[in-house]
Amino acid sequence: MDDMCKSARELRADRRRRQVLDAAGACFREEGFHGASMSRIAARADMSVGHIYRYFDSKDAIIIALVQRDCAQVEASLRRMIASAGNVETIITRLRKSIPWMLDRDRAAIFLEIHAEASRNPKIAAVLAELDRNFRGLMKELITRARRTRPGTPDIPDAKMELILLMLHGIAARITINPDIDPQVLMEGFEKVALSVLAPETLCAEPAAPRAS
Amino acid sequence: MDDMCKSARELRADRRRRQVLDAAGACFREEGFHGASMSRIAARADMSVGHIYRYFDSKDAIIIALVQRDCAQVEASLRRMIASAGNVETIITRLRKSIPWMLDRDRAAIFLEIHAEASRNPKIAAVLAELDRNFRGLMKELITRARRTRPGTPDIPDAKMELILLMLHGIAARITINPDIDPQVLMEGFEKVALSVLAPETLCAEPAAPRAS
Amino acid sequence: MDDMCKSARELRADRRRRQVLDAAGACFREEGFHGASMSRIAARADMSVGHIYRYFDSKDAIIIALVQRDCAQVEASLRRMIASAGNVETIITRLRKSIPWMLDRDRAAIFLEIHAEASRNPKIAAVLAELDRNFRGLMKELITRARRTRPGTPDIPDAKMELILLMLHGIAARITINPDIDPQVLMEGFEKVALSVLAPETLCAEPAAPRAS
Amino acid sequence: MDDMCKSARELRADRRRRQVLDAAGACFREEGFHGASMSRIAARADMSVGHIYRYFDSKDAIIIALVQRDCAQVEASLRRMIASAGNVETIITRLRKSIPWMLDRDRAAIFLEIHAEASRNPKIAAVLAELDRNFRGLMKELITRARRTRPGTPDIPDAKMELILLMLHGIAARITINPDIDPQVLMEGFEKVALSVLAPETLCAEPAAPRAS
DNA sequence: CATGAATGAGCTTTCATTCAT
DNA sequence: AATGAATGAAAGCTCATTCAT
Repeated sequence: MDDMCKSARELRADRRRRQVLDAAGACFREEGFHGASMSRIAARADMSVGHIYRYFDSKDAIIIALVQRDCAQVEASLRRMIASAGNVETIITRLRKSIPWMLDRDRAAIFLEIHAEASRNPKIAAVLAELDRNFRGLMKELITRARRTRPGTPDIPDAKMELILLMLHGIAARITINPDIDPQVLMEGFEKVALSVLAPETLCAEPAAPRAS
Repeated sequence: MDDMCKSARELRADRRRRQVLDAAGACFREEGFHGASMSRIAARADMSVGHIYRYFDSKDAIIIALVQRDCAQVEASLRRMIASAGNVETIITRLRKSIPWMLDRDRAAIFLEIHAEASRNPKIAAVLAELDRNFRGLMKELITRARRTRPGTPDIPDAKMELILLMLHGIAARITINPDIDPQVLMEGFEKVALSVLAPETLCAEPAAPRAS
Repeated sequence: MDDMCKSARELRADRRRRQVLDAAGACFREEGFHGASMSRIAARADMSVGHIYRYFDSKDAIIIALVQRDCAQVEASLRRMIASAGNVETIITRLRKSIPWMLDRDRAAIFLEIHAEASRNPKIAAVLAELDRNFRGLMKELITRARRTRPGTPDIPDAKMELILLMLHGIAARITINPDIDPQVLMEGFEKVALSVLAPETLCAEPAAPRAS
Repeated sequence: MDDMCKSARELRADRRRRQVLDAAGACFREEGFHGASMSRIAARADMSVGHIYRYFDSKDAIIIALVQRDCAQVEASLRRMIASAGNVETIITRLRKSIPWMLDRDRAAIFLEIHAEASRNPKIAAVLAELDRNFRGLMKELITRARRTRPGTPDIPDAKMELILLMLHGIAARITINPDIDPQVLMEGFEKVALSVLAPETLCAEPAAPRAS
């Protein structure tokens, strides 16, 4: 967006930062935050150790930046998803698509790593909390929009939104222990919960039947 | 149970092991598996570093023993729960009780730490996988029993059981990010899913209404 | 010898000491002085670690005692050998017998270990030096005796005796590197040197021929 | 030789490696392989502990590199010795020169340490075995050359060559115990054996007389 | 901009030794 | 006489971080 007003030097620096974050991401996935060493990250980023410190103050700063980038990506895709979706059903169908994304074991590993770290590192917890807030905000926005097309749609309390996040995030722990998990069953279960949260009135009218194949 | 036939020395050794595991648990919670150091664990256990190695072969062995102990406790409470429960509804009510247990932030922290570690350490993954198997076994036992009191209760595929685990385990990630989570809403959502998994026929007959208050 | 005036307790203590030294010898052979640990020695001696310290002040004391015992055994067998030997040729034949003894790789290993240690530990060096002195003394005694049966036998300077020790001790290093060493060739070479040292006049008369088979 | 095409960095690294090996050599001599600690080696090399690990993978690797370097030096001097020597007598005279070299107590100490270690560490044993092979190879080369100047010189079996090595290596053990050893006597004895091994026909003709003074 | 040599604190682990029982 | 629980110093090794080039 504001890449336009960036000088060549800044763009180069951005590329460097990306390089580091990519390498760090790969290392963290394989060895965890503490198992990964700066020298291994540097090697993977085709950079010298010392040079990394031009772009990041510390190893911790890399972790935080990585989490921020991941969150930004998730948020962006969420925003896109919602922007193009007209009604609740479409949203749910799309949210369902994030289930296979979460079922990737590498992703699950780093998800767990990040959340474990968040329980100790308040900065990371803050980044994740913001992502949460944004998720809820976007959802509210969606509901407001849906209300215009279908008046009578009720407000959805934050607490109920938790159920959706709960099911998505639970996947990370589950896939780590049981790689033979059945995505289909997961999706159906998720859909039922999502529907009852986002469109409780629909649930009663048409009892979950036709969509869940 | 067989503590009776143990010599005083063995009891003392057991106490020592427990001491180490307790201290390690506390340290791991605060600093993570890799952040915690043997010397800090030793200090917390009121023991010398070297002495810990009389009871555990390595730091890794401590982690594994700790996970095993936790799993054994979970399994025992599960077993008690099921032993005393006559029908599906009671079971679900009791499973619901484990939600507040999981909502403890310290517990959640170590849960995430363990699962993050499991994605790299196959031994830990194996311990957790066994707990999973046991959980499913106990659930099957319950259903069999319920079938006698209410003929026609269908078999529950493992894949569906995943939904219950998913919701319980998801809590660990959620409470870490959002401490203000509403337990009540969580319980209701969990109950709905649990019912639809364990007693699908009930769900249709009486539409989730009276219990979820 | 003076075992007779020892009480039952003293005999028991002697047995204990022997037990420790045997175990220590085995451990040292396999792992070296520094590689062997007191607890492993204790296990091998069917004793508790602490109890070993009733009989030996320290690990170092065990090493020294072991070296002393080995030296005493060597000396005793040397004394026996010489006592029963009438003339120089018989002595040489018997000395030759110690070559296969030295060719045992375990023995060589501990021999090297001891001598390496002696270069740092003066106490061990002293024990070995005494063995040396005794060896030379016994040899002198022999020559004196031989002179009576064959007048004209010259005195053998200490310096020349070194050559015999040199060849015996060199074996330890050689067998360690080349296990395929030919004992026969060794013995012949040794005999030639030994003869030229102990009975130089013989060497000229009968040119090494008949004995070397 | 190929030092010319080395960059300044490589030369610096070489110097560093040498520094470490020199320091390690000194420490090993004084305290033995296992008595010497990395931190003491580092201090002696004017380096930090961690930095040593840039150049050597482990303490064991240092030991091996040190042994290799020593062996290479020995081999080089051997090669030089043989290259410039025309006949067997000259060779023997030169081999004799290595006796005072071996009579250095520090050298003897490390020689024993290395051989003691070799009996447990196959990698070190392999390095020493190679040196042995090279020694024999060079000797064979010499004999072949000598045969041209003096036809009829017979082949020398490896087994006989052992006698020469035996006497040289035996020195290490001897000088450790008896520092007052007489080099002159040693040399004469060595010469006699060497002659009988390398030039048996000479031995008979001129009875060892003129050279051994 | 970029390197990687250099540091030293801190890690897990082992050990000889002591001492209450 | 005998045990082995307990200690704590020191081992080998790795790491995040700095800085001269």
